[in-house]
Amino acid sequence: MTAARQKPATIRDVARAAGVSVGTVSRTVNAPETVRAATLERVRATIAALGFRPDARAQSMRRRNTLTIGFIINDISNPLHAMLFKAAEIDLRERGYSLHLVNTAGNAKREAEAIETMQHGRVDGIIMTINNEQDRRCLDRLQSLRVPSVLLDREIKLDIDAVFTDHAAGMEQATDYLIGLGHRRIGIVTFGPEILPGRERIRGFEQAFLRRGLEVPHDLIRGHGPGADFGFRDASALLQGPDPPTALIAGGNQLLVGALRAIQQERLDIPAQLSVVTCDRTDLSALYPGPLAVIVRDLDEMGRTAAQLLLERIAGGASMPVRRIRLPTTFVLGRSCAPPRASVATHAAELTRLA
Amino acid sequence: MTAARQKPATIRDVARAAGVSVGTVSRTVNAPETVRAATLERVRATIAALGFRPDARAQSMRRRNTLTIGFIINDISNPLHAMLFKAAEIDLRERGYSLHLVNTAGNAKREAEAIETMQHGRVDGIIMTINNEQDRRCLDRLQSLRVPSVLLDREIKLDIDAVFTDHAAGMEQATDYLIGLGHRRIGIVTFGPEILPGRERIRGFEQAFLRRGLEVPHDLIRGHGPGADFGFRDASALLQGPDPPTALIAGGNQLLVGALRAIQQERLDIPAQLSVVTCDRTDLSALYPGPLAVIVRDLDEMGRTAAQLLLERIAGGASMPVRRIRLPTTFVLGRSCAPPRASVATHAAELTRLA
DNA sequence: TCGATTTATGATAACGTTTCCAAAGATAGC
DNA sequence: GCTATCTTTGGAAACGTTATCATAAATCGA
Repeated sequence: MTAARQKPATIRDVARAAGVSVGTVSRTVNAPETVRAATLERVRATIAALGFRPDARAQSMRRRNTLTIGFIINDISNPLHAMLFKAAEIDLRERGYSLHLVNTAGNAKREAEAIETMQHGRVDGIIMTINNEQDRRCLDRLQSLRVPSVLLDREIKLDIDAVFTDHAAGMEQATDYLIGLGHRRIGIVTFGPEILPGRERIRGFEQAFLRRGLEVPHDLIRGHGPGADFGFRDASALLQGPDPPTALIAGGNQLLVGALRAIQQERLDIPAQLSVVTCDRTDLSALYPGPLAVIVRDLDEMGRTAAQLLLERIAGGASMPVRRIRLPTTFVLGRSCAPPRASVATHAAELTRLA
Repeated sequence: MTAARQKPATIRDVARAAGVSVGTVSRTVNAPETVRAATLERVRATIAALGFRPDARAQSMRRRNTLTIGFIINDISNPLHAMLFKAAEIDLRERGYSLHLVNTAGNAKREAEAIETMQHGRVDGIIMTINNEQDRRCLDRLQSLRVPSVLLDREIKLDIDAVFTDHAAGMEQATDYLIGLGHRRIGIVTFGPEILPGRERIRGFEQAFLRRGLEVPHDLIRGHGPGADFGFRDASALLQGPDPPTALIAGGNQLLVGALRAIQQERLDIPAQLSVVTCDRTDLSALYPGPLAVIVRDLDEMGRTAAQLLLERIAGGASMPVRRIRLPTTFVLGRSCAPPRASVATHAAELTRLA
């Protein structure tokens, strides 16, 4: 850093030094089989000597691509989101792409800006999770999208490829399991209905009750944004309510953090006093206070699928039909679920009454 | 996606449609004060009508910059790393930059490749955490760096700006606290000595003993890479040893995950049977089994500082002196530390013997 | 060895901007 | 109304590549 950085050699410098035309240098790099062996060697030597590497800007300009993919995400410090990024990156790098990452913090303005900036010669495609599906700015940008794109876990009434999780089915399975254990007062804290995972999880939750002909405990459904604070507030409210739940589902890994804080505060023992189910594996769900029951999705596959869809779209062009891929979940039992005490009590009471 | 995307309007299209020269359109966008009001209005209307936006590639090529910063990191799904990214991104975006993210997984080849690819017209600067300081490929690339760069938490014998944490001081403080509680058998699992945080943490750990004139428990120091598995293996080994530690320091947040798994397996109660100190706040350290004592660093400040250094370097050029900024840590007491049982027992035994 | 073919190379025009310079237009002073 | 000055514009040359096309060189068959 003390020495002044000399400016990089251009293709013209190489051509001059090797005594060939720029075209030959270009071919040496991009189509060596069309260059005579002797020339090839000489030019390659010169390239090495001058430390020449083609300028990416000039290349993209001429080739009309950028070898860059935009990745727009809500919160990269959420390890689940990061997993998606990593999975997509591996596949995309293999094909020569680098990734541009924008962290929007769920902010509609930033989302709109990110889409906007990426439009004009910055990326060849976009993988994104848009949190403000109904925000005009975002929608407008999406509508006039000039770049192949894939939506992650979002469903927008526009012709955009998407890959998402079958949150509803996963949630229904978990809820049904709790019902099977005897729980009726089951609470859920999850995202708001304005984003797909929130909507779907609540739908799956309700479905489980309906299919069994039971009444849905509407008073125990809380759907406000992601974030640990929502989790804490909503879980606290539920646990302190007049008729508190005997089981709690945290539909979101940050919500789990808040929910566990609330459970800790109420000094409830898992699973003796409260059964807990969570979505997505995290360090916390694996360890506290022992593995929790969890609705697992394969984020690696999701990231890879998104990359795949995008690559196909880039290759196939706009005329290809829109694809929407739905990935399944698995329910993994931990040590956080048990039959409800209350139900045992009630059951005993009923028996007594009958006797 | 059903309709074919029409190709974007160029500055020439706008010029033709507005009946002016391309120069005037360019000035309308970049230096409106030099354009007559009437012309300005007409050109702006045309720009809006055609949906023109300058092509980023052509701009960068002409302006000789990219408004892009490269961010090379070990593991973006580590929330601490992600925090650095987010902090840096906020400051950089304000100045018009977007970020290119490469996740290297600590792989030397990928690190070298990432640095290499970013060299030629892809980014205006790089913020990076290089894990293979001594790998020739990486060093070579770093040595011939053509782009302003800042190292995060790494110290390389090259003239590169850097910002790092005073890991040694933080660790010394925490270790000293445990010693003060009466612990002598203190174990530590952290990174290897080949990366700065590993070296420094071990140094601080030893320092704490030395300053008190105590012998360093060398047999309880474990420094192998990051990653939960190392944490589990090393912590297990320590806890199952012939003379196990009464306190354990996890020097790395992923190491903590593994260490806690080991502690859970040994059925040790925190802090009754084992005191625990960890580095960096995470969801896990905050909740399990109650807040853990933690050596905290301000990652937000670190990310911001890196961005600041980089911006100054980009503006100031290579002739500016190299800066190395060291940030302090804070030790936050949780509920995971207590005097050692053994020491009480030993103490009692000694008293008995004396009597 | 000579034309017919194939292969390798050079010259040049893009790609879409910005920026310089000169020319044209507007404005002001008298 | 005319020159001198200041603004506003147009034209054209970069920026560093790739790709097309024509030409030059090498190869081949007879």
